[in-house]
Amino acid sequence: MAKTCKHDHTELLGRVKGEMPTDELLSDLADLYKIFGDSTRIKIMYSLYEEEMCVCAISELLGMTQSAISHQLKVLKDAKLVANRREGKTIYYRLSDDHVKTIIAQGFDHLLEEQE
Amino acid sequence: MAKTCKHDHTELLGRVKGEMPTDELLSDLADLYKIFGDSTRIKIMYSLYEEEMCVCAISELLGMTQSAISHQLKVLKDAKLVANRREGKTIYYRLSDDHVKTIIAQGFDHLLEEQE
DNA sequence: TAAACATATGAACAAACACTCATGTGTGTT
DNA sequence: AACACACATGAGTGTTTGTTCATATGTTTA
Repeated sequence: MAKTCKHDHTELLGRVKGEMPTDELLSDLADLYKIFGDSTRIKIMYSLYEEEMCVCAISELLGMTQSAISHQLKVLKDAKLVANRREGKTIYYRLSDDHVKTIIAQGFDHLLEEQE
Repeated sequence: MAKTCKHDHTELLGRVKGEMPTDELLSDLADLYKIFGDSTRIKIMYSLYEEEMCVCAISELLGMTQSAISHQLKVLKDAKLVANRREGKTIYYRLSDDHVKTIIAQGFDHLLEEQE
């Protein structure tokens, strides 16, 4: 995109560009947060905060179809935010990482502090 | 949604429900992360990480139209993630909160740790 | 006051996305 | 082997969303 104003930003842009991570890393970051940016997925992750659960338990807890939950679990698993194990016919999901908890907690901090 | 399986989850669901925040709070959390879930907005926030910038500087830095940047700045401002001040014809934006930095940093931690 | 400049904003459009429905896969039971 | 159960998955659909284009708003300068 060409310049859209008459300002001279060369100095500023040089400085800021030096500090910026690559486009790819910033896109990966956006993709990560995109996954947290859906209430169904947030609820699923929060459900697994303390203990593992099977798919039907999650769908019963959230009042949503098993299919909808499975689709979202796939998204979460592809992003390696949850992991699962099979026990007979049942598949149990769990958070794959303590980072997930940290990220959720961080978001809550921001929300709660804002309310004052 | 009715039960979709034959398991008895009453005990588990009772426990987990007790720990879950309200739907509204979880939706707010998702909405917050949704804003971080776009690479343009992430880049804007990262641009403002160290110092304030005017709209045209951001659009030049990111190689995007002024209009696109302005639209995203509005989203960020509505969410109170950035603030601005006017100086003549120019409007300077800045991060409104150190939480933004913390959240971005947290995400990077997760990404970088994952790569090993 | 008219023109130039920096930014904001509404409408339109294409792409991304979350859910539903139907069906497929893998496991245990009879 | 046939069936039931728990879950996964592909296609289809309505909604959300990010960008563009045209234009409006607010500020400075001539």
